[in-house]
Amino acid sequence: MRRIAINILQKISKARSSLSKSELKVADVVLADPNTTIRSSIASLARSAEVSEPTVNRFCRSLDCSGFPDFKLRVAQGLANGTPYVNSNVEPDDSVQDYASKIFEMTMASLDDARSNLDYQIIGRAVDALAQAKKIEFYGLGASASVATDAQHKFFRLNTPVVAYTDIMMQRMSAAAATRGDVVVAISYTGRTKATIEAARLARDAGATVIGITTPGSPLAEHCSINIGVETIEDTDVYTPAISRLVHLTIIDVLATGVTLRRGPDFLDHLKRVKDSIVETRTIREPLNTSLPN
Amino acid sequence: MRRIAINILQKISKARSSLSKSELKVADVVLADPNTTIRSSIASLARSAEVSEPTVNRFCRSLDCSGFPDFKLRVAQGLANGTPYVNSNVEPDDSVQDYASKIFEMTMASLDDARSNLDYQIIGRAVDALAQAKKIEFYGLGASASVATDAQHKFFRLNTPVVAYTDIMMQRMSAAAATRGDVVVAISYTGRTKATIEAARLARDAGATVIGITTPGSPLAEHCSINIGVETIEDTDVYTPAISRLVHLTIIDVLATGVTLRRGPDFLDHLKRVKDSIVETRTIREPLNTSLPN
DNA sequence: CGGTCAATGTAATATTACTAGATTGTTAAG
DNA sequence: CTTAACAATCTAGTAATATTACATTGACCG
Repeated sequence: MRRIAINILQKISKARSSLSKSELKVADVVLADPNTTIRSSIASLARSAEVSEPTVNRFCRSLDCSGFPDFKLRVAQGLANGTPYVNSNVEPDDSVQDYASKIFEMTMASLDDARSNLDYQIIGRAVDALAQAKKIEFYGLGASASVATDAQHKFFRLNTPVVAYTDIMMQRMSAAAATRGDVVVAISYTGRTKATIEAARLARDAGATVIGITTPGSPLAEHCSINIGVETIEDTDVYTPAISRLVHLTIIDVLATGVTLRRGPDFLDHLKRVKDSIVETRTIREPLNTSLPN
Repeated sequence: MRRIAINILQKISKARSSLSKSELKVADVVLADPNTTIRSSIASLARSAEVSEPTVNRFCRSLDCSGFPDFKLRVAQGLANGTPYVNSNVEPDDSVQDYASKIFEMTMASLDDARSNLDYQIIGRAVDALAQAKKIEFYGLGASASVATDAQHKFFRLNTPVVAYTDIMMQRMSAAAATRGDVVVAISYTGRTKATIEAARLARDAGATVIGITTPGSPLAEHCSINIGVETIEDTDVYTPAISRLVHLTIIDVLATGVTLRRGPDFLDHLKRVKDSIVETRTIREPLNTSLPN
């Protein structure tokens, strides 16, 4: 289990107790409006906090910054994702705005974290396998069931037989019947769901290539030919939702895109036809594949 | 249709053609190593680019920055999300690393965009309705089917009867049979899928509260009692996957969290029981609800 | 060939951040 | 209640950095 990188604003609020009276004034001004802070000079920040300039400077140093400009830079980076939520856990008395922002922020942080820890070589191998598959199957249970369903929907366009199984029996039956050239993608948050592990083992024994999207080092990961590891970020508290499935979905997007690219430019015609086929289900006929927005 | 905020580094590379010879030198130095740029003074950047300081300053101004410090700030923000992908569309000859990073980045950008455009008051009303519902139903077709399924899974823990319907017939039948106090959540990317609109209308006529998660101003939005608007970011190119479903899922997380908070602290016991119930399906028994990681 | 304008550089100035030393406030011993 | 000792904070001066105004260069066109 890993922690995601902490934001300087979180650091400030954690450090609050160890700050002196004047430094606290600075901290509060910064936390109250970081967006203004990053555009002010040390002089104007000192004025807002009603302290002297050197105090502001000392405050920055106490946060391991080399000085005020460095501090501004770090705040700016912490702010990049938009509003700064200092305490990112959802608290019982949060307002709608509070918890909504926190959830969005945690989701973005998880994606960022996953992105920087992905093994692209493994992704490449997974794409290779999927691109050559005779048949693709996605297995997922519980929260991962909807990920599997979504994957089916995405891969459907790729002109390879694809199906998602979200119940144990179908997974086992299909896994046992797999043959060389088939690819099974087993999706699990923990990697410890017995049924999924068992299905992966069966599929592999039957000769299929098994791609895992799960926690590295987990039992499921060990039964896969290729495992796309996604470190689980801890369930820090009761209210914060499990976010890993969004990371899984994004990985599905990456895989589907990878396979599409392998298909080459001629394949775009096929994609266009699939897309056009649903136009009839809409209320107002939309322009067919105009690439320019209006 | 809106565009998501553009990264300054993308802006630089787009502006390259309209830059003068010396400004181009600056642009190249910045793009080559933005991480160094944000920590340098205007003097050292000028030296690296072999131009004079005012040229650097003019370069910054031509990018709508108020000056060099402002420019550094923006680069820092653009960099905060990780690797600076100058062109965020997936291109046919992208490497795995390239398209994977781009997809993650676009996903994060969409979430950020959605977050800053959410109407929290409407979210609050939706949470109110859901918290008081006698029964909750999620409707989704196509790509939104898996969102509906996921929502069912999340709301299941909340002790209110909940179900997801992902086929037209069941949606219609259930919608027609709805009564006052029931809440129907209709999920659609475009808001123009006839079947979903029709189901929403039926449910509303039958007295249910209909919450939409769809494009504002769309036909579906108009048939909803409450619509949580999610602006669609255009499908900029063929290879880039449709990302809106991730935004929808995150909104589901927000709604579920909101309802949980309404239930109050006593409800946590219930959540614990639901969570513990799945322990038996795992290979290795995990510690029951230890909140401290090891 | 000379005038005009855009691009760039030089040098002076303004702004901003940092440092050293002075001052104030706070604590605890006498 | 006083005062030594120390920490916290400020004042004022200095260094670093960015910006401006103006000068120079070079390219283009009559």
